[in-house]
Amino acid sequence: MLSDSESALARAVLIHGPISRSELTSRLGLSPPSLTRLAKPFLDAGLLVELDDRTDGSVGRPVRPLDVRPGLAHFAGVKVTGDSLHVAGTDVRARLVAYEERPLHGRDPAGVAAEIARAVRDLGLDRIAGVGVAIGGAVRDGRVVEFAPFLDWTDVPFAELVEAELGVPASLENDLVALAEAELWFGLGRDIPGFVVITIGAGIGYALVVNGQVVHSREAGVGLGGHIPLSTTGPVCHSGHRGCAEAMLASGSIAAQVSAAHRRPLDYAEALRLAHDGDPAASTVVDEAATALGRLVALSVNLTLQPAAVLAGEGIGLFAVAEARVRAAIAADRDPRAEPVRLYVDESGFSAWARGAATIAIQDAVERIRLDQPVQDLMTAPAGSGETRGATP
Amino acid sequence: MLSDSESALARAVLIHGPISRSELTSRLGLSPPSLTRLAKPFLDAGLLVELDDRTDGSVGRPVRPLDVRPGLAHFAGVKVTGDSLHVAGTDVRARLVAYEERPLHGRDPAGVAAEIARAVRDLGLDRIAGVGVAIGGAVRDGRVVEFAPFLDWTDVPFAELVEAELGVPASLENDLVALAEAELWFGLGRDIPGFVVITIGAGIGYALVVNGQVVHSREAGVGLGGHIPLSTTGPVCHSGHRGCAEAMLASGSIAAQVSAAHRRPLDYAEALRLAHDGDPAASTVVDEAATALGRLVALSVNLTLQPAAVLAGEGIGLFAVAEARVRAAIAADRDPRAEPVRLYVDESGFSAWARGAATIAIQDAVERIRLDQPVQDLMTAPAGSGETRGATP
DNA sequence: TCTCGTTTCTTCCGTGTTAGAACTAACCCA
DNA sequence: TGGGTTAGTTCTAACACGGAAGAAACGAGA
Repeated sequence: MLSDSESALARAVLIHGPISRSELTSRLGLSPPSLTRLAKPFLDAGLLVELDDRTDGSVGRPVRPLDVRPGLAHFAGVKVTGDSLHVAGTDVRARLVAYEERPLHGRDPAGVAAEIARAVRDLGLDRIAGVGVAIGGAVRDGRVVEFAPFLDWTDVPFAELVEAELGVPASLENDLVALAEAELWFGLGRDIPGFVVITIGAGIGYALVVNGQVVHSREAGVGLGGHIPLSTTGPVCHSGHRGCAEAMLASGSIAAQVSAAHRRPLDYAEALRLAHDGDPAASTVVDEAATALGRLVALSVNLTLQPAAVLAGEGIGLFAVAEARVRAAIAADRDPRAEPVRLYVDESGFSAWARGAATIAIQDAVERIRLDQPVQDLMTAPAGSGETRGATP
Repeated sequence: MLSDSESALARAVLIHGPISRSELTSRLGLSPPSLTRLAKPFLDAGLLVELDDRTDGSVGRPVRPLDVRPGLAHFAGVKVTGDSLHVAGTDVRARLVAYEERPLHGRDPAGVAAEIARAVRDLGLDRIAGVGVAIGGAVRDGRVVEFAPFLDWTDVPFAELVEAELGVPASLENDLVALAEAELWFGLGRDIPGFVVITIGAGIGYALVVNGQVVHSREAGVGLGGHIPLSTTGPVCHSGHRGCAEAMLASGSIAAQVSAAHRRPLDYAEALRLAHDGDPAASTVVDEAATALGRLVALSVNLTLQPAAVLAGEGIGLFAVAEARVRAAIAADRDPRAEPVRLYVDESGFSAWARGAATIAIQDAVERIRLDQPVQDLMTAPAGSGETRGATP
C-alpha cells in the first residue's frame, strides 16, 4: 500500500500526463527533495519512466518529465444493462483501444459473469490489469450489488464472480458514479474541482462532483435525478410524473412523441434528424426537450453551487441538434450575476459508460500498487479481500 | 500554527465536548501514544482540561475526558442587514450567552464598524477572543466584502475596520456560509457529513455541506437558491419570477398575499397565526408556501444527493404551522426507494444568523492558537494580515 | 570557447510526527 | 488481595519531510 504522497504522485502523473518534478512540487505541495525521493521507487519498479524532453528553447536545465511507462497495462470496462454488455478495452488513461457491444443472453449472475469474461477475452488485449464493471443500481464496497432493478439482483457478490471467471481483479461501481469518476480523473475534472454530470439516453442519469470528490451517497444508485419536474405540460413518465426529466428527455419518450405526431413508428435518431431538418412536429418535441434539459442543468448547478456541467450518454445527440435552446433555457434560470455555466459535452455516447467502468478498474489498480514488487505483479496480484473502494461510510 | 493533527484534536474536542483520548483515537485515526503527545501541550497551555469523570460502573481504568477549559473565552457574532445589527455573545461552542438586535443608523463602512464595536461592547462580556461578521453578499478571504447589495458596498476591507474599532480579531463571511458552518460544527453536522441548509425569512437562503465541508463557491454569495421555480401559479417576485422560492416563501410575500385577501395590512406573524387558527385565505397562502418549501427541500436533496436538510431563519415559524404539508410535499417529490429526508429545524430564528457569525470567529480563533504562548494570547493576539479564511481557491 | 546565469534536480542531514511494544494507572469483581 | 479490564504513558525506532547546499544541463553573451 502506498503512502498518501505516493498515491498523490501516482495519480498526478496518471492524470496530468508527462509532468516534470518541478511542476509536481506545486501541484502536490511537496518540496523538490521529496519528489526525487518519491519518484525513484516508481522508476525502479518500472511503473514510471523519465522522458528526455529535449530543450524547448527556454534557459536553464531541461525538465525530465515523468510519465507512466508506455504499454504498462490495459484495462477493461464493462457496462451491464438489462439486455446488453458494452465492453471497452483501454490504456492506463482510460483511452479506448477496443470497444464492443453485445447482447446479454441471461440475467443470472454467474451467467452474466461468464459472458463478461468471454467478451473481455474476445477484445484480444494482453496485459489486462483489471476489469471494472458498471451497473445501474446500488453497489456496496465496490464488491457487491445491493440491488439492480434492471437485472433483478439483490445482494449479489458480483466482483467475486467476475474475478473467478476472468482471473483478474474486478471492481464494481454504480454506473453514474463510474462515469463521474471518469470525468473527474480523465475528463473535465482534471481542471475543475466540482461539476454535475447529467446523462441522457434510455433513462436520465445524474451524478455530482464536489471539492474534487465524487459524491458516493447511497442516493446515487437510486436515480433521483431522473424524475425532477421540468415541465407542467409535458408527457407522463412510467412512474406517473408529468413533465419529469425522464418524460421530457429519455430517448424512448422523445421517439414516442414524434412517432405519435407522425402516426408511424420512429426511433430516437430519426426523431432528431427530423427535428434537425425542420420537421415541425419533431422540432416542437425536441425544442421542449432541449428546454427541459436546460432547466435541469440550471436547477442542478444552482442547487449544487457548482458552475459546470458535463453532458453525456447515448442520447447526447439531442444537444447538438438544439444547443441554442439548451443554453437559452440555462440562461433563463440563472442569475445574471452568477458566473455562466461551463458546459462540457462528452460526445462518445454509449462507450462513455464502459470507459467509466474502466476508470474504476484503473483507480483500484493504483491502490493495489506495490513498489517492492516487480512490475508484473500489478497484473497478477491476487484480488485481495481487503479492497477498499467505497468502504468509507 | 498548529499541525494538522493538532488542529484535528482541537476541533474534535471543541465539537464533541468532553471526549476521552481513547475515543479520539478512533475519531482522528491516531494511535494512543499520539494522543498523549498531542494533548499535553493543550493541557499545559491551559486551553484544555482533563475532567475526572468518576466511574460510570464499567470495568477498567476510568476515562479522563478532555474538554475545553470552562470560561476560556467568549466570542461575538454580528449579522449585518441593510438596516439592523443582530449581535450575539457566545461561549467557545457558539452557545448564546447574550443577544441583542439594534437598528443600523447608516451604511458607510466606517460607521457600521463603529456601531458594531459599540454593540459588541454593550454586550458586557469579558474575554472576547474574536468577533465574526456575517453579511449578505460575496466575501473574499474572510477579510473583504466584494459586494453587498443590501449595503451598497463594493470591495470594502471590512474586517480591518472592525478590528481597528474593537481591538479584537475580526472574521468576515457570507451569512449563509456562516450559518452552514455553525450547523456543521455545532449543529446537525456533528453527526452527518452532508446536508443542505435552507433559510426562510425576508429572503430565501441556501447553502450546502458535502463530505463534511461547506461549499465555499462564489455562487454562495449570489443567492441562487432564492429563485428556484416552485409553482406555476404563485405570485411574482421582485425579479419577475412567477412562483419562485422568494415569491412563495419570503415573509413579505406571504404577508402581502394574506393582506390582499383580507384587505388590510397584516404582518408575517399575523398571517401565520390566522392560518394556524383556520382562516381560509391565510391557510391557502400558507399551505401553498408549505408545499413550495417541501418542493424546494426535495429538489435540493435530490440534486445534491444529501438526504438531510436544516431549516432555519427568522421565518421558520411557517414550518411549525404547516409541517404536515411540508413533509407531504417532500415525500411526493422523493423516490420511495430513497431513504427518507432527515429534517432538522433550527427554531432559534434570527439569532441563528448571529450564531453563525460567531462560529466563524471561533473557527478562526482555533487557527490562531499558539501552543508556545500563554493562554491569554488567544485573546490578545494581533489580528494578523496572514488570515487564511477563504484563501484557498 | 569559456564563463555566467538560470532552472531542474539531487544529496545530505536535522526535525518532527507517528505508531509498536512494553509498561503503568486505576478501576471492578470475586 | 489479587486477577481482569480498560485507559493512558514512556521509550524508541522508523520515516516522511523540507532546508541548505550542491550538481547537472542547458542558453547567452563576452
